[in-house]
Amino acid sequence: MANPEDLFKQIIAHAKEYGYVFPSSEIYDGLSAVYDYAQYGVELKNNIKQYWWKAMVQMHDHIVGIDSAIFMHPTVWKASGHVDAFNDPMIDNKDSKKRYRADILIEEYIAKLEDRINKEVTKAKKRFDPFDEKMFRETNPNVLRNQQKIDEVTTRLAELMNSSDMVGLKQLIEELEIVCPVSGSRNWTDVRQFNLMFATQMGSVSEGADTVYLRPETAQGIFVNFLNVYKTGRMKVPFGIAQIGKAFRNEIVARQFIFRMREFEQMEMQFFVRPGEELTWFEYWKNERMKWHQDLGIPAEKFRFHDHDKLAHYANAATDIEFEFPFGFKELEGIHSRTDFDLAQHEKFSGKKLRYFDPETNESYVPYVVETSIGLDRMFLAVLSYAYQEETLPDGSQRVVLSLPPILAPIKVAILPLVKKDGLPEKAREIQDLLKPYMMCQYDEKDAIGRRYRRQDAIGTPYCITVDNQTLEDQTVTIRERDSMEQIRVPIDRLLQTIKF
RNA sequence: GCGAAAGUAGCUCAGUCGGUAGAGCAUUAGCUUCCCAAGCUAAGGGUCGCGGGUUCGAGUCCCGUUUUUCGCUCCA
Repeated sequence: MANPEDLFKQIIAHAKEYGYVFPSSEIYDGLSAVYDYAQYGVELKNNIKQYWWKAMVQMHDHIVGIDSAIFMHPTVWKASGHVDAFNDPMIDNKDSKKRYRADILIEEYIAKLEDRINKEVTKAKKRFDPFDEKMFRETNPNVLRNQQKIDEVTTRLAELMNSSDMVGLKQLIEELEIVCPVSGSRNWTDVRQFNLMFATQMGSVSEGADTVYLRPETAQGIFVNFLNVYKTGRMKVPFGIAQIGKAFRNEIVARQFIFRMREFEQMEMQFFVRPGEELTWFEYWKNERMKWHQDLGIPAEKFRFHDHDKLAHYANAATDIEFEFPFGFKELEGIHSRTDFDLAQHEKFSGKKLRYFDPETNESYVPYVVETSIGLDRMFLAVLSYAYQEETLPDGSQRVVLSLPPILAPIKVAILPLVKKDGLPEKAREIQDLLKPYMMCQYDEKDAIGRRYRRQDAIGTPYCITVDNQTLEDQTVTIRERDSMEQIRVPIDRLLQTIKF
């Protein structure tokens, strides 16, 4: 078997060759880390969405869906913390090629000065007895000098960060003669700000036009609609709001095919619960979501939980469902207990009460939120890379087969006349017309039957219906199953009951 | 963003010393074929990633650039 790196390349090549994923704007040399879903890719993607939507919305009485706009009021992103959190000033050392956050380099410098003071104090402790530490700190010239420096640098850093003064940060780093911890050199690039949100202008006149952002996550569209959905949907806590939609992040490095793209699609559900019950629901959704993945028939050992040790400022529990991609276990879905952070922030910034009146407890409160958030493109890649198989058959011949879960397969059934004569094509077309309203069908009469089977294997079609001479006599056809390559003969009028996906 | 490698037909690749591009598969049309690709015939498809330079002449040498993969970095 090929090594993982080659396997991944083959999957990417297969995705392009068989019409699943194309590089964007390919005739213009492509656009970095942007991809288009092709004729089969879009079917697979839509099927994943449907499978998710059905599991989350249709199968849960207390979950409803929405589809909020990509553009949102700019204040949404101040409330959510994205405007601040996505504005890290970065600086590169030209010798070591290492990248650092400029503010952290300066903070580390401050920490060194503090170390120096502490050493001074420790030394003095040994020398004097009795030792008045407060007095020592207030009078020792070395300590005073360092403390003064700390205060000065801290103040300047705060000012520079507040005014987003990138030139000033660079100056400060040069002034303090901060060296790269790796190369030891002071050969720095300019400080640059990487805003992970894409910005654009709204309004026809640029004068006074507001900057709007392409949303970096879909969740906020749910939070700002919390009140509307709760009121108009007559929802009772606990309840959830689900959404599928595009999000955009201007990643510094976007790579690994469709795993990390600047434009991507999320399937999210925010579940609103009574405060204090969030961790119970967190466990519930962990299990539900893992079950959803495994219900597709993908083996359990391809998945694992990865609990976060370091929690984001808004979360009190968080875990990832990781999938074993060809390049290793990576995050596929996140389940976060987000507390009341988001709704509380939106209360603060909007001035509107985002509260739920609980008739059982006679209380009004800001609900806590448990989020499940899965990357649609990652799910696509997970399914595709799991399904891709190179097989050597008993007769020694090779085939490439996409063992997609039938429910997700782009084409459910191919209808093939065994030969292109004797009225078989006409009969096959009849069958196609019969099945077309119920599933994606494909008709193929070109080349030998074996080759047509292989073609369908390569795009992952689970069933091939073959029309032969016997069909004309007794109205039966054969159904050939993709993975086992086994055939059964069934009457045409029982096809719809027999083909299950 | 830095470093490394690569980019020739839809795919996999060849292309000698610098002399105006080739194979197999795939595609399309036809023939043959009653069940697991690679029988027959024919056709279509390439400004050799893009731009510049050297040269009488560049797929080939030089410079820049772009895309992809890998490593570093980043990932609320």
